[in-house]
Amino acid sequence: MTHEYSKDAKERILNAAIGQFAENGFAATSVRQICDAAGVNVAAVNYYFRSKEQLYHEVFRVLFEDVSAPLTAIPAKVRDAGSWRAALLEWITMALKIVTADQPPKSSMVKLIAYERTSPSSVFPLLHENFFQPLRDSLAQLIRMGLPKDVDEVTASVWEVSIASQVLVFMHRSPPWDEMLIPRDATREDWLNRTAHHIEEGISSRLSFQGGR
Amino acid sequence: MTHEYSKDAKERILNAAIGQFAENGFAATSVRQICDAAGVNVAAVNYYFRSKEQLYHEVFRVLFEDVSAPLTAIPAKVRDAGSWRAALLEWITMALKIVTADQPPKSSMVKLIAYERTSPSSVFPLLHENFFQPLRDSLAQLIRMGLPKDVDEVTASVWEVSIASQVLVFMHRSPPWDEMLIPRDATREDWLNRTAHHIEEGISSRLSFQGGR
DNA sequence: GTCTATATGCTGATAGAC
DNA sequence: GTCTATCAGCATATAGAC
Repeated sequence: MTHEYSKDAKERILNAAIGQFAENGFAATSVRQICDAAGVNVAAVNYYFRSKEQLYHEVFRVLFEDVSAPLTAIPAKVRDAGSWRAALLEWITMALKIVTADQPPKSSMVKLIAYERTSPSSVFPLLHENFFQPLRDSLAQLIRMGLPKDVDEVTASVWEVSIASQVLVFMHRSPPWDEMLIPRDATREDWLNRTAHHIEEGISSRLSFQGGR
Repeated sequence: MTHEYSKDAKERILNAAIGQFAENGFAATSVRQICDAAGVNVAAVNYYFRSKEQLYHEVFRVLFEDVSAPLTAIPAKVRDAGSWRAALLEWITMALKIVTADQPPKSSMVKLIAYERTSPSSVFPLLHENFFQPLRDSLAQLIRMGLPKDVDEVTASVWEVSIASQVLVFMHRSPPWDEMLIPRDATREDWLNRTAHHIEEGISSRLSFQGGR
């Protein structure tokens, strides 16, 4: 059935596009390159997605469905000082796992975010709404629980950015970075646990649970 | 004198290239664009620099001369616990100032590093030697002074990356980022001081001076 | 040293045969 | 739906006039 076959072609293009865009960025990826990787004709991208740019948007639309859900669910779990610290550690660990994912499509997603971080394009609003904003909001909620009620916005922001930065640094994972960021003689799992605990201690050594907001 | 005039043209091209590469990255910047901005003929880039890529290399060679010198000089100043904390704060403040520079050519340099961070090119070794390595080495020296003598490499690495990440996050300063990273209602100077102190406290609240290495 | 004109190749996109 | 052939545009780079 031709209908089945075409759906397959569309999906093959989308998957190939995720890989190619992630590897080289939007500008440095050609339509021909994507079509070769997908095993379809050069005209197929424009037939199915109207343009290279719309395909790029579709890539983001697909990749960012529900990616932030596990993080945004965490603040509601906090009941007391103990669960607050556990929630902090859970948030950091989960965020680190997302950012250091080494299996597609998650690993491709992270590379795409890294490209948009240096040169934001027209997909940035989508990225902001589905990734950065939920990530930051959920972190902000957690941090606020350890800050005095009447704390100023600047202080809160400094805390949020400080923690987020320690997670986001691991988005840059091209070969030279992996060696600089993750010690050679550590197993991936051990490294991740120690990093998560280090970040969490940076918070709880200076803040303590003050109650919900 | 023709000699004087040509030297001027070469320098105008170099300055224009710094600005254009910083604004759009290597791939998205055309030779024509650079020549227009420099007010020279399209053939001038190839005449003076052999190729677009060699011009790009020259840009980095010029920009990174001595950029890390002020940071690498800091560890030698440490004598005791008090001067150690002061040195930490000085290192962080200076690194933050470099990274948040808003006047060319320093601000252009930071944008170029950001591009190379997401897609390392053939200039990366130069960048590593003149920027990342000295930055990290000087930070490592300072951190080691607060860690036990027999500390393992992984722990030391986690500390270094943690601090470096809190500085490097501010490299991303396209319009959407400035708003997210630096609170609207803070003056630049106040914000920088508070951020520097926050990062420094993250260290000295958990480590204390153990003596030189 | 500076210019014009041009070579060569790749890009995204489309028209029209099948 | 899928293909080939082709378009117009822009890229880097260079040869050769001045």
